This record gives sequence, structure tokens and C-alpha cells, in this order.
Amino acid sequence: MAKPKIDRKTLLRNSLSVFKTKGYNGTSMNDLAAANGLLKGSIYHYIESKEALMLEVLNALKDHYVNKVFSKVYDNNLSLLKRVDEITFRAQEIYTHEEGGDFFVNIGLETLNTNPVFAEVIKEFFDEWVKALSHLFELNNHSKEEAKIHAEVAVAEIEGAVMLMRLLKDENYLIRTLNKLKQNFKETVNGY
Amino acid sequence: MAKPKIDRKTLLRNSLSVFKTKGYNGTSMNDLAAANGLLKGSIYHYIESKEALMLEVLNALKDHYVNKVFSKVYDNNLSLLKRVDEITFRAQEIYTHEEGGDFFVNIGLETLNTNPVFAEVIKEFFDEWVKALSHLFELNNHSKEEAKIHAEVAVAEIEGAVMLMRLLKDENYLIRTLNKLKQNFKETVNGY
Amino acid sequence: MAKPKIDRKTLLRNSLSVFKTKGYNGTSMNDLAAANGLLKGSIYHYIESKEALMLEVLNALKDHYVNKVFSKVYDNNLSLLKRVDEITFRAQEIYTHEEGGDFFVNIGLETLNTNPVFAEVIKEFFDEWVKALSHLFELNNHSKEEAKIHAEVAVAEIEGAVMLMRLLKDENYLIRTLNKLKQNFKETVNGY
Amino acid sequence: MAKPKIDRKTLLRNSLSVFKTKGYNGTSMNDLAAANGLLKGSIYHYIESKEALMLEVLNALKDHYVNKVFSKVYDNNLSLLKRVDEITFRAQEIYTHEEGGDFFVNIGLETLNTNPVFAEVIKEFFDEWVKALSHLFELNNHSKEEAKIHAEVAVAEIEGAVMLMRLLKDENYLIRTLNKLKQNFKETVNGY
DNA sequence: AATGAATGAGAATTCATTCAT
DNA sequence: AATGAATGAATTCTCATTCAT
Repeated sequence: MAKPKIDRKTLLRNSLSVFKTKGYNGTSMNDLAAANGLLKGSIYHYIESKEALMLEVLNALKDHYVNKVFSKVYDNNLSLLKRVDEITFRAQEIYTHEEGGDFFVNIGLETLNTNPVFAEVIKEFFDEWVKALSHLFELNNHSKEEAKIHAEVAVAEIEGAVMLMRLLKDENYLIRTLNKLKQNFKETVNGY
Repeated sequence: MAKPKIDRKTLLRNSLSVFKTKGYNGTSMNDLAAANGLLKGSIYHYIESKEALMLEVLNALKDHYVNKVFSKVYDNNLSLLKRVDEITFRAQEIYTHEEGGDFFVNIGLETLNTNPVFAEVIKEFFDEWVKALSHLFELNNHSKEEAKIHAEVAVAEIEGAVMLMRLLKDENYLIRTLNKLKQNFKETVNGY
Repeated sequence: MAKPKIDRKTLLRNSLSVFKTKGYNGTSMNDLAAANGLLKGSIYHYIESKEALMLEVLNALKDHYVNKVFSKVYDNNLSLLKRVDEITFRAQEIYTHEEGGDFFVNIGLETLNTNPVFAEVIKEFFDEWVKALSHLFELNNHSKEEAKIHAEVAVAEIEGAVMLMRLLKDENYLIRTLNKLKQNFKETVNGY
Repeated sequence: MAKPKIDRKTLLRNSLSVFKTKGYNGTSMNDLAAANGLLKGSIYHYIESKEALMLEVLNALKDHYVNKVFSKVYDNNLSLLKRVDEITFRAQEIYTHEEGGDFFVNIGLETLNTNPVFAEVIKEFFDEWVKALSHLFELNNHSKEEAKIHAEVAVAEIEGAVMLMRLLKDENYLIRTLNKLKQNFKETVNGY
């Protein structure tokens, strides 16, 4: 039955890695095939088109964040501070260690005008992130409205920091921003 | 002989406009020629290559910001608040009205891994911006070190806001961030 | 082991149907496999190559015409007019109801220069048709030579009519031609 | 100004020649470029796509027939027989000498189901031909209705003959048919 | 300076066929 | 027999750059 050379997960991970480094337009089907140990034509057994692959990569990554990272926020077994730690730790880990910075932002900016197909998933990712942070702020005695604004500001700050970290090759941008976010919560909590 | 169809400034402005909409990889030499009322081959009378053109566009834009926008900060004829207003007003105007969001960020993210040539100018742009904001914070009774950090944070916040504004098509991100920055100064100043 | 999913006859009928609609070059092995409820690789258990399949389809179709249609002409239990009716009725039925017009002509024209392999069967089909009509004309008091010419003319007329019927989407071409052929015989017969 | 390697007319003639031999699907852009002394990419300076090229070839050929061949029929300086001779002579010459038989029919049959774009020009060609022959039959004392039917029949006969001539490699099919057409007119005319 | 044709590498994608399971 | 992944050549088309006019 000719078993596949790679399982879907690996395919998506490898493809993500290439897209991260070269961007959407900068990545060729050859690059993607090679990154998966395949020859040019073979990758079409796994995907329908470059666009479809990117879409699947984005969706898988979004799902990963939603289920593995943002979800921590709703785990009532954890203290508020622990939840904040979790979400900021994961963020820092991901952004610092993986090349490519924030994938959603990079791809979003590159393709917004020319491939609007990707916009929806990207929006969903940010919506989930804002929702998660909102939840934390609500737990921290903010009204729903305040919480949402705080969350949006926090996400913008983190994304801005990630970008400048990449562009200026200075990790302090991100570290500082995440610390500030954590501090935010600590102060209130300790205020009791 | 035969005088040029377009002057350098117009060439750069037109090219910037195309690059903004389509990105670096997404823009073809044909697009650029057409945007300048030229036919394919003719644009090579003005530039050496696509890369050289982008580099010049980036430099010109950086110079524009340095000389026309960031410079306001050092104008001692203006009050501190006026200077803050100037720099935030220009930012808002540029980011909100011109399509393409922040050009330096977009191009930087798209080309960082594949065309490192552009990284330097982009870094210079951000350095100048940070320097300008630093100066404002110093005027506002912050130490040199504190001022620099405040400035870096502010720039990151603005850039993050611009990005999310574009991706999520919600101008509030930027408006809120700029207001916050202005508020920062007003409070201190009025505190006297 | 494992009995075939489809019998040969069905395989050929299904394949004919695809070839009729898409032509030889326009039909992919995938199309053929799918039309037979098989997956890509499986069709090679039945056939050696696309070319071999087409050849078999052509041969089967030719045999069908020879044995089921043209053969009526030699059936002495039928009156001359009945035989004419049979052969023209079958022609009209086939050409009018099945999409794709005349398969032998279509494939012949498409592949004559690039795949001369098919030319022989196609020629055999037309020879048999001409032979059948010749026989009818001989029965109708024509010399062998005259009969052959009449038959060739009739076949050319029918084929021309079928083609124009398809290209111009006007069934009258064929109806008219077949009526004329029938009339030919009726007049002579009634002339007695 | 870099003058073109080939003028439009030559381009179309060369391309027609390739399309005639290999059909539409069987002809590659490489074939077309090579036939015009160009390299792969260069042919796109002349045409937009393979489809557009075929369309232009068909239109040019149709115009040629309309203006140079069918038009003889309306030339009142010529006798009726002369006009018949002209139109049959041209037909025979074209069909016999140029490989590929009747281009409109071949391309029409090959692409009818998959590229309906070509159907319109092909229909126009046949309409013009029928119109021309109709005119001759009208001059030969047939009513408008009769003339049209005679013309349609004649075109079908000629096309059928051309096809069988090609498929069976026997020029007699066409010669016979054209002679019959001419005879048609001679008899009536001499009948006076 | 302007043109626009030529170039040739490279893009995404399709396809007939092979082969391990 | 059936599968369906792998292959690699071929297909249409794009593109940055060069160059003769």
C-alpha cells in the first residue's frame, strides 16, 4: 500500500519551518518538497496546492496555540499567576527559540493584499489570543470591557516587541514586554 | 540626450507605492516600470536592479522620517507637548491614510532571511525613531537609561498597534496607543 | 486472488465514455481509473498503457459495429429496405444519442500525426462500413465498382453530416443525410 | 527598438502549421516557440497564452477563407461556372496540399468539450462557407431555401470527404466530391 | 533615454508509469 | 488485485535582466 514517507504532522511541521524562513512568496514548491524528503512532483500527493498547504499549516498552528497555549488560561486548577506564567512562558519560548518570529504576523503582512485567503485564520488566531488574555484580566477584577482593551493592548505590545526583537536582533524587547505583563498581575494580586 | 520622463523623487514615490501594496517579492519590474509610466526595459536607465531600487526607496523614506518627522523633537521653539503632538500626529496620519501599514516592518519581515541587504537601513530607521522618542522622554525628566527603555517600548507598542490595525482592520489599536503615549506626557507636564 | 472489480466489457465501455468526452490527449489515467471505480495505480492491473487501452477500446467498438450493425446487411431474412433501415437507424441512434459524435473520426483526426498506432483499426472500421454499404448497393442492381463508389460517397456524407451536426449543433445535417440514403433505395425498389 | 524576429503573419502561419500537425493539446508552447525561431519564454512577447494564439490563428484563417476564397462567389465579373471552379479549385488545393486536412474540423472536434472558446470562430467559418455556396445555388435557379439546404449538404459532403481522405489516405474521396459539385452546376447550365 | 524583444532560469502543476505493501 | 506514494519529465507561464535599435 506504499506507506507515506512522512506523516501529516511532520509534513506540516517541516513546511512551517520553510515558510517561516522564506515567507510565502519566497518559498518554492521545490523547497517544500525537499524539506520533506520528497521530489518536486511527490508533494502533490499530500497537498493540493501551495496555497492549500499554507492554509493547513496556519490552521494547525492556530489550533496548537488555542489548545495547548491559550487553553491554560481556562484551567481552574491553576492559580492566576500560574496561568499568566504559563501563557507568557510559552510565548517567550516560542518566539525566542524558533526562527521566524511570529508566523501569523509575517504571513499576514506579506499576503494581505495579494492572497486574502489567509486573512481569516490569522484573524481567528488573534481573536483567540485576545479572548484568552481577556479572561485573565477579568479574573483579575477587570470589567469585561476593560479586560478586552487590556488584552488587545497586551497582544499589540507583544507582537510589536517580537517584531522589533527580530528586526533589531535584540531579545530585550520581548523579555521586557512579557515581564511587564506579568508584573501587571502580580501587583494586583499582591495588593490583597 | 532626451530628458528623463520622471524625476528621481517621483520615481521613488511611485515605486514605494507599488512595493507597499505588493511587497518585495510580489512586485515585478514590470509593475515598477508601469507605475512610472515606463516600459519594462526603460526602468534600467534609472536603477541598477530591483534590489538597488528597494534600497534607495528605503533610504529615501528613512531620510524623510528623520528630517521631516523625527526632527521636530529637537526643535526648541516648540513646547514639549507640541513636539509629542507633532510626532504622534505624523505617525497617525501616515499609518492610517497610506495603505500598506508600516513599510519598514513589512519589508523587514519579508526579506530578513532571504535579502539581508535591507536590514541595515531598517535598523537605522528604528534607531532614529527610538533616539527621537528618547529625547522627548529625557526632556520629560527621565534619566538617559529610562528614556531609552520608554522609547523602545513606545516604538514597539506603536508598531504592534499598526500591525494589528492592518491585520484586524481596526483603527482603534493605533488610536489608543498614540493617545496613551500623549497622555504619558500630559500627565507629567500637568503635574507641575 | 481477489476477484477483479470490473469485467473487461464494463472497463472498455467506461473508458470509451471518457475518451469520447475528453479525447485521447485530454484524458488522463486518473480519469480512466476513476471512471472504473479504481484508484490510479489499479488500472494497470487491467491494461498495459493508455495507448493499449485505447487500442482495445477501438477494436471492441469496431467489432461491435461489424457484428451487430454492419452484419444486418448480410441477413437474407430481411428485405433490402429493412436492411437499409436497420443500418441507418442504428447510425442515427448512435450518433444522435451518445455524446462525442463519431469516435473513430475524432480519435483518428486527433492522433493521426502523433500516434499512428490507431490508424489501422480505424481504417478497418471504415473498410467494413464501406463493404456493408457496397453490399446493399450491389443488391440494388449496381455493379461492384459502382456500388463501392456509392458506398464510399455515402460514408463520407454521413461522416461529414455527423461532424457538422456536432460542430454546429444542428441535428438536421444527419437526419437529412440518412433520409437521402434511404430514399435512394426506396426509389429504385419502388421503381419496379 | 529591438525589432521583432518575426512578423505577425509569419508567426500565425508557422503556428498554424504546428497546430495542424499536432493538434491543440498535442502542441506545446515549446513547439510553437521553436517553430518561430524563438526560445521558450520569448513567444510570450507575441501572444498572451496558447489559447489566445489558437484563437488568433483560427480567426486569421477564417478571414483568409472569407476574403480570398469564399468571396469569389460574389464576383459578378466571373461566370457561374468560373466561380464554381474557383471555389472548388481552392478547396482542393488547400486540402490536398497542406497537411492537416481541415483545420476547423480537427480543432473543433478536439476541443469542443474541453475548450468551448474556439467554437464560435469555427461556427462563423462554416456559416460563411454555407452562405457562399448558397449564393451559387441561388444563381443556379434555386429558391433561397433549397439553396441553403444544397449548400449545407455540399459542405457536409466535402468535409466528410476531406476527413476520409486523410484517415484512409485516399485522395479520391475529395476529388470525387468536388467533381460531383461542379457537375451539378454544369448540367443545369448546359441544360439551357 | 526609451523601447520592447530576447533570454534562460525557475515557478507551480500535471501526468503516465512503477513499485512496495 | 488493489492501493496510492514516488518519480521525473513535461507543461504553461513569469520574471529580472540584457541589448540592439
